[in-house]
Amino acid sequence: MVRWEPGAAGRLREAAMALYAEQGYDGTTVAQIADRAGVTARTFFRYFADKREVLFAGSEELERVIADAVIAAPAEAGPMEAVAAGVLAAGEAFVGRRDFARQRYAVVAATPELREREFIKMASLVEAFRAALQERGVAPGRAVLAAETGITVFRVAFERWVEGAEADLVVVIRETLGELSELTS
Amino acid sequence: MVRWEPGAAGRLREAAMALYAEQGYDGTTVAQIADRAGVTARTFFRYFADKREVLFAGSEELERVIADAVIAAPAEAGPMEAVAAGVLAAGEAFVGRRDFARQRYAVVAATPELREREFIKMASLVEAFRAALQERGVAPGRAVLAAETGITVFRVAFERWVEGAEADLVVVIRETLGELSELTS
DNA sequence: TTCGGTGATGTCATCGTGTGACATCACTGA
DNA sequence: TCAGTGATGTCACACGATGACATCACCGAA
Repeated sequence: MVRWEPGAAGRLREAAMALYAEQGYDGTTVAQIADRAGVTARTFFRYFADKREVLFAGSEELERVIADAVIAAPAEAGPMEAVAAGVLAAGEAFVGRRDFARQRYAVVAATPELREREFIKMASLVEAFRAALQERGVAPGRAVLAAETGITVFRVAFERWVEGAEADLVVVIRETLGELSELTS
Repeated sequence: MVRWEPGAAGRLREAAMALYAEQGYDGTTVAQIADRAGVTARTFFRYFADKREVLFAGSEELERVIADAVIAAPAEAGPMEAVAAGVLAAGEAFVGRRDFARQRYAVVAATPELREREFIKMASLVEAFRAALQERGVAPGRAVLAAETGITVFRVAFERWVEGAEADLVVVIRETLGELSELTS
């Protein structure tokens, strides 16, 4: 007889998503999430630093994707081309996951506390972006601006993708990049 | 004899800033802030929704400043000129307040929870920006992108100003705007 | 002057979040 | 067989946040 079912982290994630969607974030307690996952509240906090993090754990993966793409961009590419490469690579990570992204987006958008966490995760993406750009030799100040701009494009495109009809995030990102260069020219 | 000293909100703000700087945000309890301000913890929560908000209350003012400037921009100005007008107006609101801005920036930057709140305040600025741009007749999608870009410039410029030698935020904003148009051209 | 209303504050009780300390128990390898 | 390991449970507790109710200086009307 097993003492506990494996995969507690995954069960907690699913339970949290479901409960946040059903009852709202504020209306859900950690104890409820833990119950549904078949563990105690104490165990919840062993896997996730706080009640928000259960929806955001794993976002470091995206940092890696972006950094890799930026570094792998052709040597002759300018800063903005490298940024585009990073943003597009991030977009590719969401292929076939629009339904999931929509559900998650709805939950996050409905709760200021979750939006806050989302923003700080984006700041981590900016940092990964910036470091990768500097590794390419982009000057520090310029790298910050380029990284911030890249993530801004990603956020705008992501929102359009989730709310719009186009199924491919990469397409929306391309449109948004084009629109930005029009806007600032 | 007065039952209580007036200006509780201001005293709470000052006490919080001082304690967060001295002991860190996590190391400070609401009870300590309230004590120093000469009130009870319950009163703290009557003025501020939570322990973070005490550093951020009043940021609606900046929303107004931005919106007014965007709307007041010349009718013939394009979206990006209107954005520039908004960002520059926001910059002017900080004339002569660099020392204060630096201290506050240091406190916020040191604590993830406070950075989260800062980000969501920036999102409010984006929203104010967007609404003002749409009022000028900028198309919705374009307005979102322009507003996001404007606040990105503001954030980057603000950080450079706080960390750098240039005393005038407006100058730094002008530089940053120029750099952005170079970058995306 | 008196008296009822008002508003800022205090007091008390309570719930939820988050964490440290320690106990438990299946599993593993020597 | 047995000591160690790791995931979990149990317990206690501090702090954040909120609702309900009490208090009391002040102000205006009768």
